[in-house]
Formats: sequence, C-alpha cells, structure tokens
Amino acid sequence: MLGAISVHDAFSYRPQQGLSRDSVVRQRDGFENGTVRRLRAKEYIFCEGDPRTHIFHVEQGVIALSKVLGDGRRQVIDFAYPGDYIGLGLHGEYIFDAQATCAAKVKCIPASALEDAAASDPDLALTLYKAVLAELATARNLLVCVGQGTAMERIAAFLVRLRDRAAVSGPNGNVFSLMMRRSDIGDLLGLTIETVSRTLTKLRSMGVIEIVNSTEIHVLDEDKLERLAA
Amino acid sequence: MLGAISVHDAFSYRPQQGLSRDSVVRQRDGFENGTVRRLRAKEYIFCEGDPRTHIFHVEQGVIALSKVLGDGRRQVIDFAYPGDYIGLGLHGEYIFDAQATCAAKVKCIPASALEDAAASDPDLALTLYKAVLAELATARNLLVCVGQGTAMERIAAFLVRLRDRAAVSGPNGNVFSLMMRRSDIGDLLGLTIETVSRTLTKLRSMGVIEIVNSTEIHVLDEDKLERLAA
DNA sequence: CGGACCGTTGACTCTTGTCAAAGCCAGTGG
DNA sequence: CCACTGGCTTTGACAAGAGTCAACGGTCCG
Repeated sequence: MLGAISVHDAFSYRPQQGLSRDSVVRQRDGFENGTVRRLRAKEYIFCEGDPRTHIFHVEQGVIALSKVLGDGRRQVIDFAYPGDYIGLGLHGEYIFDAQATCAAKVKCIPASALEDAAASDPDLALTLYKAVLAELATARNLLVCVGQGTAMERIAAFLVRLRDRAAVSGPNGNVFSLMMRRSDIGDLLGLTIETVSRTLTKLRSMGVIEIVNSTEIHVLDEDKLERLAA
Repeated sequence: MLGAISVHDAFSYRPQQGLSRDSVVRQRDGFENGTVRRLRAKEYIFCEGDPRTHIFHVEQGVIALSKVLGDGRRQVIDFAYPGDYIGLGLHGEYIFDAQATCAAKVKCIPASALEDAAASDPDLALTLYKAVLAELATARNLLVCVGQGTAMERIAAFLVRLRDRAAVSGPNGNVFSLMMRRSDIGDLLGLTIETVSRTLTKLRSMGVIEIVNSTEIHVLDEDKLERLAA
C-alpha cells in the first residue's frame, strides 16, 4: 500500500530532508511567549525531527499528530482538540508531525517555560504526568482498534469517540462536524480514503448516520453505532 | 476475525466476568514486598480491571501486555523483558492483562511503596516519567507498524527489534529465541498465526533467516531483513 | 469559466483471513 | 520403553475484505 504525499501549496509543503525547514521561518513570526498562531487547513505546526522549542495549546480546530514513513505512508497517532497540549516530553526534538486538519488556532509556549514551571510546581508536574498517561491510553486504545477491528468497526469506533466528545461540549452530541478530510481519517485508522468513504456510505444506507456536505455527521441510531464499534 | 480464547489448564485460566478472580488467591501466596514470583508459560500475573496493588519488575522471561475484546480478540500492546517495570500509572486498576509467554520470574513491589518513594524522590519521579514516555513511544511505533505495514513489513520489523535487543545483551545478536508462541506474535502485529507462520517460512525460503525448532531464529542477512522492515 | 481538490462509486486485484488436515514435539501413563 | 495425547506449527485450498486504479461529480475560489 502506498499512501500519496499530497502537496497542495507552498504553505503546507512538507519540508524534505536537506532543505531548510520552514519552521525556522515560523519561529521569527509568531512564536513569542503565549502568542496565538492561526493555522490554515493542512498547515504544519512542526515536523518530526525539528528542535522542540515550544509546547502548543490548541485553542480552536483540530491538529493531526502523525508519523510518516520514508515512502509517504502516514499514520495519524492522535488528533489534538481544543484544550489539548502538543509536544510534551523530554526529547530534544519533536517525535511526530503536527498539522492542522482545518482552520485552527494554537497558543505557543516556550518549552523551557513550561519545564521550569513544572520543576518548581509539583502539581503542574503531576498534571503533565497525567497528560502523558492519557496519551498512552489513547495510543493503546487506537492500537487495539487498528490491530483487531474491521473497517466498519474502526469507523464506527471513531464516530463514537467524536460523538462522545461532541456530547460533553454541546447540547446535541449526535450532530457534529468531522473537521477533517477522509485522508486524515484513513491515516488514523489504517484505511484508504475509498474504504473510509464506502464505509460511511454503508452506515448512511443502514440508517445509522446522515452525512451533510461530506463533513457534517448526524448520528441517527447511536445504539446501533455503538454495537458496530469494536 | 475471531481470535480463540485458549484455555489450557486451571492455572492459566483467564477469569471471566463475575467469577472470583484467581488474583485474590495469588495475593495470598507470593505477593510480599520484593518477593520473586515464578511464572509458567501462559500464566497470568494480573488481568485488566484487577485492583492495582503491585508493580512488577521482570527478572527473567517475557511478559505479554494485552487487551482483550469482548469476543476474545486480543491485542498485545507490548512485551516486557527483563529490566522492565509493569503496572506503572495512576489508575486504581490495571488497564491491561499481563501474561507470561514462557517461563518467567517477576519481582513484586507494592504499588504504594513505589509511589511513596517517588513522592519524596524527584529523581525516581523523573525516572518513572521517562519510563512512561518510553512506553508511549513504543506504543506509537507499534501503531505505525500495524496501521501501515504489510504482513512482511510487520514481521521483519518485529524480528529487527528482537535482533537489536539480543545484540545489546549478548555476543551474537543474530541468534535468539522468540520466547513466545506464534499467537503472541500474531496478536502483537494484528495478524493470524497462519500468516505469521507463512511469513516466517517465506523469510526462511528467501534466505533471510533460519528457524530452529520453531522458536530459535538465526538472522542470516540482517541488511535484507532491515530493508524488509516497515 | 476553469482548475484544483475532495469525495463517491465501480470494476478488478490481491493480500490476508478462514477452515481443514497433517506433522512435530514434549509430557504422561501404561 | 512405547503409545497416546494435547498443544503448537505448518501447509493447502478457498473466501472475503480491503486496496488499487479509474472515472465522474461537486464545491470552492481565483
């Protein structure tokens, strides 16, 4: 299976090895403490291997965290939603790519600032520890889903998670926007965009969901959706 | 895909919901501080949902950490090797099963002892934080492998990791024992035992490895093996 | 209006899963 | 000492789910 590298415009262009990376440019315009940075869909915040100068706090939108193999195949590791932190850890470099799946805003916090604060504040340190444990649990649950589930089970489980997220933040959890392309979903679940599309279509024809404008989902039968999830 | 739950003898029997779990029995014979517990192949140390009373330090053998779906499908999340700790975290319950893949020895440490020590010892706390970060990196790498790799790429990557592990602990990293059944490998990589077997056979017929007694691997062409890995 | 991007759908291929049979090996008991 | 048994692996034949390739349509935007 070969995943294509989609290169859409100069702004979202993923820097290749050996070329000067645009993260250097980015640091000059908009990386001051607490600065909020606006991102367009498909724009990169950083790439795997970039020096880990900042932690980012998602204010708006969705950020895909992913790893890319040499031949272009991409695995999305997780999506970061408003409230989530990106880039925690002790490595000198980022260990994955971070890319907006839609228009987004992130607050940029110098990594040293957060780490200094954590060193003198046990509560903050515990919070960071818990955040990493949560990331670990998320990664393992996704692994179970991808390793054991059929396409239908993976898509259904993904939709259930989106629904649960929407349910806590709004009045009607059964209506939400995907905020991302089919390729982002496919790269999360280890499926092709065609399989994602076909599976969503099947869920629609089964009366489980309704799809508006390719991007907005209405869950019509949440019980059935949950039974379909792995 | 339906993975069978193999039940072999009373000792390794995986307790079902609602039945009294043998972990209660186990706590009576061999869970004192620092006690070393001997395990037979396929014996459980604990199950997901058991109260998290102890941390375990692997002394010998291999422990499979896994999650099981309702219908018996199992995803191995990681293998713990001598030197590794099992059961770190802040949850009140274990969040996965831990089962020996072969004869093994683990040292049992009361969870409270380790956590009390970490609270007053920043160095230990940092060590635990790093351990969790390492687990996170492992889980994500496995996710990339399982989500994007073919059967051959997954098996090759798995063998490369075993070879690297053997290389640091002994004189000849190219000869090592799997220390586990095909089903453990399959459940790690999201493959059936038949596919694992066929892929290993193919690697043998390609002259990349030699298989002795189903369980001992000789890597004959490590360059080719690495090129095959995802 | 034209182009780029995205999503959907169809036809076909192929990798992997499923089912079944047979062999191997170790442990056990006669 | 040997036959038997159970667990594990290997192999083959076949089925099915997902991937690949291609065409088309819709939407957004310059």
